[in-house]
Amino acid sequence: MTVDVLVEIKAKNIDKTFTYHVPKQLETKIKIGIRVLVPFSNRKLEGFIMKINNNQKYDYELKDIIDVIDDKQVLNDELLQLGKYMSKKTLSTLISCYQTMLPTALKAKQGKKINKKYVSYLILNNDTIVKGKQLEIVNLIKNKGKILKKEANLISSSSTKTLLDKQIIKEIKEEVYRTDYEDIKKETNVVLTSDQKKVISQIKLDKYEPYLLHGVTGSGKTEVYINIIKKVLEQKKEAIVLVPEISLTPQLIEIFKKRFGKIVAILHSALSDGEKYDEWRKIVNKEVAIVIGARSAIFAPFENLGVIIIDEEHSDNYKQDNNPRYNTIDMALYRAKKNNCPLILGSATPSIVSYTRAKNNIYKLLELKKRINNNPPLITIVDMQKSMKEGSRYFSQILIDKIKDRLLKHEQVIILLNRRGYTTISSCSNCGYTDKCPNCDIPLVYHKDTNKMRCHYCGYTKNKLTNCPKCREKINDFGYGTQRLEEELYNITKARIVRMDVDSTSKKGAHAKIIKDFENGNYDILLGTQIVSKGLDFPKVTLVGVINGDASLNSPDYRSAEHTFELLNQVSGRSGRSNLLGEVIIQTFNPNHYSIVCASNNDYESFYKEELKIRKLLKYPPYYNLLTLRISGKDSDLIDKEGKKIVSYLNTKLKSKAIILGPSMESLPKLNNVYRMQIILKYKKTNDIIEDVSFIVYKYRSNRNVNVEICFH
DNA sequence: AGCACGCCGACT
DNA sequence: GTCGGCGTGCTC
Repeated sequence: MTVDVLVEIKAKNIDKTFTYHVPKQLETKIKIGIRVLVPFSNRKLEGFIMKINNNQKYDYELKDIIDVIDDKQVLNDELLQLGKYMSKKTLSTLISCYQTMLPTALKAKQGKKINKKYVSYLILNNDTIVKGKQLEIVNLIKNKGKILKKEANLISSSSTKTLLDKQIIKEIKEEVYRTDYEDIKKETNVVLTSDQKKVISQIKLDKYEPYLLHGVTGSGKTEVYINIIKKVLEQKKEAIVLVPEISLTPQLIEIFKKRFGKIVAILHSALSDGEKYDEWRKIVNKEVAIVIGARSAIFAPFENLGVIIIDEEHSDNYKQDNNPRYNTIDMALYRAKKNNCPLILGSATPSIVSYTRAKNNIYKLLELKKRINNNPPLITIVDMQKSMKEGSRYFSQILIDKIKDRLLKHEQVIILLNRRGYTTISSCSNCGYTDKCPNCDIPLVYHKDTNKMRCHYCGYTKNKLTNCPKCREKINDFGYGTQRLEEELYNITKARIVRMDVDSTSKKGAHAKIIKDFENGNYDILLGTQIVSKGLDFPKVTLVGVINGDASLNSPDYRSAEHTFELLNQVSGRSGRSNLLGEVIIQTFNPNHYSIVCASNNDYESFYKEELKIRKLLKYPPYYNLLTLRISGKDSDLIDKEGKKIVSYLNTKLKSKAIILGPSMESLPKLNNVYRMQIILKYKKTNDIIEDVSFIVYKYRSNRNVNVEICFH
């Protein structure tokens, strides 16, 4: 017997199977999709079995497999196929696709051993007569059958040891899940609105069909999901629910645990490798039927999927930003088709591309146009140019008045400023020198809590400069972030403020604690970055203030207007979610920009129409497809030269089929000491360009100084 | 990815 | 003469 093995090295030129001979004593353990240990040149590697062969001849000598690692399949048939699809779709190596699909514990990677967790119990071994503490322990075991070793040690650890030594009792180990939580399921009777009922009735189970559920914030999309999942469970099928990492809040998790109890597995980045492994095993062992998680949960190894739900489908989090750059929606479409089940894409602000697909009947459009409380928030735009003239740098007078009003009424406020840190630029007003990151060449941000300058891309930190290293003049600080705003807000209001951003939520459980504390009314104001904009549900919040509403408009991305509309719409949705009327104040320097005006009218349709005009004019999606080739390397002259070479090659091959732009510096030209340039291709048909683009990637596959990555948008 | 092989420059 | 720089090629 021989097997074809895909080994753990993710270099393009090794991304093929190698054939090994299976020693007789291992033959019974061989299965497709398990990991094996194999000799490879002069080292040992792990790899996946892709194929089993019998009686085949080879014109080279085969090596023997060293060992078999798994007894159960790690990659089932569907995941094996999905990986191949992903590899083709992203032009990444097959092995890197399989690795990203699996939790760390199951990757083919040496030195990454993550073990199952065991708990020790004590049981009775023979009935010898004992006295005192020993008797107490023995009686407890007799009563309960088995007890935790911890329990016995609590009575007396020396007696426990004696009993064990005398073999009167015996220790047994049982496998446990690190993520074993209490069952908090409660029967809840939620009355559905007629809109919700209508949407639910339109979704057909047992049939492949992608749906786009466009429902305004607060329209009760979650309840639609829950009802569909209930139906799926009745059919003894399983459900995957995806949310962006940022909205995978304790609040959302609790809703699902309350409604479904123990059959829910949770997969998110805050879990340890061991915890992720345990959640994965619950799925494989068929102990759960629902997975709720961030993008990689799309790879949950269910075998009888009844529905896939992607909430906030417009979120950029669904595209992985390193290799393999897969789009979760592509993977979901593939799995839904294979499992012959519906895919539900939900959003209050669908991406322009998804909404266009719905208009073209590629997705079936479902709509929830009204809030459940039928009480949309009142949104006001404040022109900060005017406010600045009146002397308000941070908060306009109208926002201050409204905050004070809420404090008096004991209602709560959310303030959004999409920038963290204290001040955002430190530079010399004499010579213009700016304190920048040596690795990334972008301005460092001052953090007052740690009294350090920090790079928001690579994490580099250093002490603050007081004087310019060039001309010795004093360094001044410009711009402001959440830390500074918190101080200002406190000075004005003296309110109880809690700040929520990456800096205040990095410790495990900190995020959940802030949310819980705010929910319990321990704070009046929640101030933070976009982390406060999604998925949160606080009934007492009746005012949302957006400090720099146009911040995302200035980003050099063709989707900046889309992002601005999304953010404003999402955060507005946090206001007035129960029976109290909600208000929103948007402070901006661009009060007439269509993304801000449309957001203030909660008018998606108008925004969509405006945005389409611009996309058409500038030849962006959905009119054209877009891909970027990222050329990166440590030598900036070299990548510039190679970039130009690639462009001239593409021009000779694709002039009539694509618009080729570049090479140009990326918006972050230097990241972690690597220089980055990009070439942009706008094209109509992927088939027209894929061959020539693949050729470029293939050509540079083993170049050590120039790295070429491909990124589809 | 690693690691051996191999071909040129500067040193005890 | 040799030590060691890193370009190239190979891994069942």
